[in-house]
Amino acid sequence: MKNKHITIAEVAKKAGVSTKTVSRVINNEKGVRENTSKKVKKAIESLNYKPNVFAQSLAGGRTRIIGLIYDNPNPVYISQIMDGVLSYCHKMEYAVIIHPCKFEKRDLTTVMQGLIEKTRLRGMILTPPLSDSKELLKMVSKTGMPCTLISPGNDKIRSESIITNDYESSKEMVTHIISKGHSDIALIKGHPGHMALKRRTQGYLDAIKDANIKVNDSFIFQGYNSFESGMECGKEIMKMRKKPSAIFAANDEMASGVMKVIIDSGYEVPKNFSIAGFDDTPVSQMLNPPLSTIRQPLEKMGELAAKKLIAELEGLDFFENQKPQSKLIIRESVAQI
Amino acid sequence: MKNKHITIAEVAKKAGVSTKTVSRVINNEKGVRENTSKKVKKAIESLNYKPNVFAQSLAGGRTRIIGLIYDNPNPVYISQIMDGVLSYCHKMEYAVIIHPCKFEKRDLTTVMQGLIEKTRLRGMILTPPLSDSKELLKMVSKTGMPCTLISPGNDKIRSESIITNDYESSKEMVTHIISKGHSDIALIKGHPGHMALKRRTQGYLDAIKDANIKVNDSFIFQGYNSFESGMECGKEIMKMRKKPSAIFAANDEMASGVMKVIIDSGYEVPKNFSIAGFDDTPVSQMLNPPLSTIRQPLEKMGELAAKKLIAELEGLDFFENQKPQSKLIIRESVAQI
DNA sequence: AAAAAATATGACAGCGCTGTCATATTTCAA
DNA sequence: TTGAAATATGACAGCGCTGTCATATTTTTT
Repeated sequence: MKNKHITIAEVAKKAGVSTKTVSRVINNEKGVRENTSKKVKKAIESLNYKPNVFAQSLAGGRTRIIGLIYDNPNPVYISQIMDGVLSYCHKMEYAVIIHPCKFEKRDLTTVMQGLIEKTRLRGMILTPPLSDSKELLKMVSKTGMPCTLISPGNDKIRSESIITNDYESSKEMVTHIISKGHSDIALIKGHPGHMALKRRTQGYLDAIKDANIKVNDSFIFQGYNSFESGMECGKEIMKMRKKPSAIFAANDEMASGVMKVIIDSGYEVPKNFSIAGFDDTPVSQMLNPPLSTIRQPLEKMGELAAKKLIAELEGLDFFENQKPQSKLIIRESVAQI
Repeated sequence: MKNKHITIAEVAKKAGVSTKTVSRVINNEKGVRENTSKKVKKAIESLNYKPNVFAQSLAGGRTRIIGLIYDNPNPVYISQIMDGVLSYCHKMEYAVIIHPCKFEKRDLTTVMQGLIEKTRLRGMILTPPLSDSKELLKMVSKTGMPCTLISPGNDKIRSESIITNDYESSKEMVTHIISKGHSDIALIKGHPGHMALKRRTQGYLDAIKDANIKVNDSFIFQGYNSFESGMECGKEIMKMRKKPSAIFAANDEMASGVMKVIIDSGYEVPKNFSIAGFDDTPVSQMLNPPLSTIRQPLEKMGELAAKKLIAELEGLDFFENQKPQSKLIIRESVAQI
């Protein structure tokens, strides 16, 4: 079952040109006469020739591989990002190495370094919270490898990152809650290591301030992104004498956690407590009541990340004037007070 | 920033042997004296040499790449399978090409053929429902490419597939429901194209029969795996004069769908209706009440699929006596009648 | 101890492509 | 029309490795 592949030489012969000319056509190099190019393309077509990427990489000294690295336990988040990345890379004939860090025990930086050397990737895409790891970022930049960051917390590296308007949408959501008559609004913050989630905190703070409500620190809880940590916060809220009337969690998991505790405690949502989440994970529509939340354009962000990275690799320009917009999904978990 | 890599020649020189001998050591070929091997390994270590996979592939005529192909909208399912596949492949130094089919419009078989030719993968792993596509399977087997199937519906191809005991667990779940005093148990079947879900149907049927309950065809509904289709079925159930007291859905999404309809209709779960799902997706614990469901060892299955495939590629034996076991997760959605 | 068999090692071509640089062809200016 | 400049094409080496086969070394047999 030895698969005999067509080689560039056979194409060259059929087209009556040199292999180098065929190579030029394949790589869209300039300096090939229209006419010649057409002949070559016809030969390629008729022989169903596919360049051998290994030979290309070996001879050319550079690969068409990028890495998508993540360390995020949320499969829904990653899979959407991944869809965007893969679909663009597929179109551009780039291969993607997917690398979840979860199966690494050793020092992340060391492992990543090994990965870079071994697989010889040309560039990489880092998702949160990796996009916030100073250490990792420093190592990567030392290797000089192009790298695109998705939703890093630090705006200073904005030039090489893809961000969305989560500050604005977060603020918008809190404003929406306020517009429903709430003024005692709790916040469940995200994992402190995920800087991106800090922007959500800021959105909350600013919305409150803009409404001339005094920020009440005892209404701000530290969550850790998980359902369980949402439950923890929920329990604390249930213990308060003066409880908030609405709770905004920095992601849907935590929102579900508090919702569960609230219901288990005998209250109703949204009658006694309004709740809002962030991310629009599938769970949010399945909950009872369905959760008002914010949908991020994750797939688009993945696509942009890939586009930006590949543009850099190929020395192309990357124009993308409109930043991908998150949007409010209003369901039934926030009620008029 | 030209990354100068160590080559096999440098290692050979340092170790005082020929490049071929180094090659032998790298590939664990036999016929290298212990002593020589040690020298070479030391040289490799000290130079931090990493073989160039492109040169290896080109010279050796075969790659270390497998494809993981899916066409499954459920990110949680895929991500767990993927974790297993990636972690094993990573260990074995195989690269994995992840290929979601969703962005293909053209004929799947044609596209897959293109993928195979272009990327030159050595083998592939197909997840459901792809693992049931006769057409695709025929094409793949014609190319002679090794291929491992995850949860195919057809047992005849068991030899090249990884399956779990979903028939048994499904039966077990229904038996559990029966033990709670239910005898009017509805089934929401999975998408007809997903053969694996048919085994779940069979488990339901056999459990009913074993309990000497008459199978009531009007209690069997055709779902399509989605939350929405669960809702559809739920609505139909709500319209029945004689309603079932329990509902078993072939996956959690559909279970959530019927649960939502039930609650929206003013009933309570599990007081008025007991519900069970299948898959133990994250949503099942967030629901109110938390859903009794079945957890499949997806990560393990992914790992086994990779192991089996690579064993075949390398001409190794694949022994795995214990088939990965699904298990019942009993929560609160099924009540004593 | 010499010959035969078994084992270890090396020399070298070549996998399929691209980079470099030389050469051929076309275009343009005078 | 001619020569110079610009453009198109080709010859060929070599990317880093492995396969093949020849040769060297060790082990076993007589």
